[in-house]
Amino acid sequence: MKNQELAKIFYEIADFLEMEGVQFKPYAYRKAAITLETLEEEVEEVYRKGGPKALEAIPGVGESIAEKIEEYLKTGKIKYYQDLKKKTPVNIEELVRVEGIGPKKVKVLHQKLGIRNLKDLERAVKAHKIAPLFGFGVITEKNILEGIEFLKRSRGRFLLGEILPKVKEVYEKLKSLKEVEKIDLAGSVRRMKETIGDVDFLVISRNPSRVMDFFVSLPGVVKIWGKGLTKSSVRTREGFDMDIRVVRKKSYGSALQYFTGSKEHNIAIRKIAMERGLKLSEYGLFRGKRMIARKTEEEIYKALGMQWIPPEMRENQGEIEAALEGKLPKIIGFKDIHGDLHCHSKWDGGGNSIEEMIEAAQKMGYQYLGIADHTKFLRIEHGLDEKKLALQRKEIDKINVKCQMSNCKPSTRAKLGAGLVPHRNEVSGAGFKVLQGCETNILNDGSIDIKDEALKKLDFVIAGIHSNFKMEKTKMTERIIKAMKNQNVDIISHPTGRIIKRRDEYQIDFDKILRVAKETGTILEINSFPERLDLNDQNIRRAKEARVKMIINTDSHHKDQLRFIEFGIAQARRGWAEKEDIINTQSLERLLKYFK
DNA sequence: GCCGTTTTCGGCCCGACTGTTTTCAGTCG
Repeated sequence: MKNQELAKIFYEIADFLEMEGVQFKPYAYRKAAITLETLEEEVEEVYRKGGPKALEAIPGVGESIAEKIEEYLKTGKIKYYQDLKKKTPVNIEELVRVEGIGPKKVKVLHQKLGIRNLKDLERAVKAHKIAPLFGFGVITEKNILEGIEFLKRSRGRFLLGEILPKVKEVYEKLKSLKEVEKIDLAGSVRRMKETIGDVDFLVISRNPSRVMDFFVSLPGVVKIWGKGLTKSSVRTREGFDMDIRVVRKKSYGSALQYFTGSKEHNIAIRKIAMERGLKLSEYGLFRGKRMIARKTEEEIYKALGMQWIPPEMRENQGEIEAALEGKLPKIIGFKDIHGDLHCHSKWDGGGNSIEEMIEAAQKMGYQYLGIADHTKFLRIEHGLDEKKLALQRKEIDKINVKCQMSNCKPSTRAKLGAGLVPHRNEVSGAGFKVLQGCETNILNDGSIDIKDEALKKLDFVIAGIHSNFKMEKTKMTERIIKAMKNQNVDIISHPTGRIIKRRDEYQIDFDKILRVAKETGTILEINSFPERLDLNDQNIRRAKEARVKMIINTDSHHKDQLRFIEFGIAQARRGWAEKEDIINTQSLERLLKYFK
């Protein structure tokens, strides 16, 4: 997990340098941070194998940053970073999370008012000390207050995507312990909620004391809240808490059901048990003193007269009624997904070439991949213009010919069959296909920033809002509707624009958007990026009910981000989406029919 | 500070929007 720690430090260094008005360096540090964040290999491992030279081979890492990584691995500190913090002792990472506040404003706030953290800032805002400052004003003061309120609402919760890698690491370590007979994740992590309060592990063990010793001494544990034989609780360096519970084998199912939640789901389930003269607790399902079920979750749900409910659906949002009637939807799973249509390449400044993205997609077992680079409005993302799109078309056509040829060779196919495409391409010998799309920008008036003639030549077109998020509701709705009515626009990316914990959805009439999406056959995206997950679970259900088609995409800017699909799928499951609701569960031929 | 089918040095980090300093700096994607 050194990768994440270093990334965080480099992001902060970038902010500090920006505060000082340093040019270009912040960009370099951020670039390095992004690569480290998504690097598959542990940076420690890279260093162990090849020393500083190997570090420098990481894109975005040169001599100087490699030295800093080395210093951190050896000493756990980076002097350069500590000096920066000493010079301006502010919690910059916390402060810039407030919308409208950047490094420059932090500097002024610190110099003039001695503000060091969010608490100081809140106090100053409430005392109206901000507005009179040079460069600030009444509106800014109000915006800052709103920004703080928003942050507070989401405080104490972590992005699932942020903590899942660490959680999986701990899970594997516990699992490998010989004293651990069985282990499961419970709580909101098992339900794959987009944000997580704390992490719960459930374990069967004959030697709880040994398990607990191991748990509280895991690397990265900074505080032990409590340690006993049935429950222990710790805080990690990343700031979230982890609980572990050792339960008896015979009541494992009821314990797992109980600790998975949600609370609302459990209350409703217990009520049903009560109505039938039963009692459900973490120790089992009882009639009087007689135990009826407790070993597995399936057993318990069955004894209550209902289908087993996938954890993602356990929110008391109608799933219990459906399960009682035996009418739970068959929600989608990873094996249903055949491709990802929102991927960026080096053409727009993404991390990998089209070929590298394909290779990664094939490893995921996909049949097709859509390259959808940004278009010209987004200059900083090196957006492509009509000319570049035409050039890219040529490259993609060439790659497709190559793909077809290599896939026809028996040796290659045998190799693919041997493991790379494990569970689904058996349907046909059809080769892997790359589709050319693009992610265009919906301008203020709802028009698209690329000419229609150029769009027509693409396999599909994504359109999204990347500017002017604070439009008034009817205007914003009209803006998106106009884009959906464009004959070339197939998909609307991240339709509500929210960034979890940072930015609310933009103001739109979602029902109206759904109606027009249905009319025009426009597909709404479920963006898998951990901070987006947009559409969210609720909106996915609304879209499903409106019979609007959706697509689960990753928006990958790097090949390692293709695995974010896990989060998009989880969100779709939480939104009850079935195979027929999601178009990238279809074969290539059928997929193409959904496009205008 | 990084990088090279545009270069081992000189580019990179643009453009819209917002709010305020009323001519432009800071923020955001």
